Amino acid sequence: MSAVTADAIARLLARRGYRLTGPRRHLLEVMEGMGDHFAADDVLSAAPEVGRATVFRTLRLLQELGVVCQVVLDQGALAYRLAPEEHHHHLLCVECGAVQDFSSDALEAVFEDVQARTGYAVEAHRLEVYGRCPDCLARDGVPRDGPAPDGVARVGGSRAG
Amino acid sequence: MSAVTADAIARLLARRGYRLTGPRRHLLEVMEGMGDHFAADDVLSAAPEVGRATVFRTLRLLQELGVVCQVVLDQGALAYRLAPEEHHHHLLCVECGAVQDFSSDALEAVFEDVQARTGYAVEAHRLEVYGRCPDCLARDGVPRDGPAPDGVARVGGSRAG
DNA sequence: CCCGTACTGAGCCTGAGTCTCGATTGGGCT
DNA sequence: AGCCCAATCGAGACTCAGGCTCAGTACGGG
Repeated sequence: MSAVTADAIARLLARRGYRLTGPRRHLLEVMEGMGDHFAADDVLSAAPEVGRATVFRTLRLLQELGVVCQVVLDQGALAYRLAPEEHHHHLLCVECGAVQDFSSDALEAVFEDVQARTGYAVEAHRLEVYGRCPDCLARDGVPRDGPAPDGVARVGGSRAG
Repeated sequence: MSAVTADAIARLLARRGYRLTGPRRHLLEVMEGMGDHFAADDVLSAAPEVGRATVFRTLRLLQELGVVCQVVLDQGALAYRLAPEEHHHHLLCVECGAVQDFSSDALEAVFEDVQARTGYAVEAHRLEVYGRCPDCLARDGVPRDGPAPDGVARVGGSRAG
């Protein structure tokens, strides 16, 4: 699951004057042992010997380094995920909660268009796609209109995105 | 700013068996009087005569109806915004915090691609784009490497999205 | 071996949002 | 015009995520 070895992370930290300490190493192991995404709370309870503040601090640090990334769940809650090296987006199954990555070159065109039309200098973005994974589709016998996440744009349609 | 009139909202509510009550009407006015986006807390303090629970309940209800939508700020915090009728995405200025909407047809192609490659049935999505608005760019004299939001993909690059 | 800096954990604090429950009200029906 | 009940309201306690402080610990270079 880990896209970055402990060694690489140690170097990443060192380059910025940080240290790869015991607690940090332990937290990384815990995160690798968790599923495709996890809440801060999951880490907290999976590593009770590490202090609360340390967990949050480490999570934030790893985020800065790009080792973990945030995932916006369908209801707007935040979760984390070990990040692959490359730039990517998230594809979430609204039924079983699975998360997987994907990337897309077509997105660049969208940003260029936006930039041209609005005059904004685009610097970053966040794209989360919600749907049903093949497994859930198979299990359910392909439903045509399941409950869609709230506050999130439906594909065909309406508002908000 | 409001894309939907009070009357239309009343009909929207009625159609689902809800009522357009005094507090709801008041909250809508307050929201229209606020900027391009607002936190739940802003509404709370701008409408002290309305109860806490009612504010949150109303916000949730309006979200269901599509009258307001969620905006994911660069750090992952949630804000709200009166939503235009059509499907849209958000463009946020990381400097002044301005939010504006945009839409893009090119995105559909991205979803089709994802669907074909992963087998997911895409149902919804969420796209937030972060950058600097023309005003801030002009004021700053076009800086080349400002602070970028955390935990969010940079355009050129690295990870997380 | 010493020292400074990075780091840690305990505990307290805040902010966001939820839940409960008795009181209130809107509005269709008569 | 008045009734009646479901929808709604507001106060306040509660939960949960996450941040902050601060005194103590642990590296790593000199």
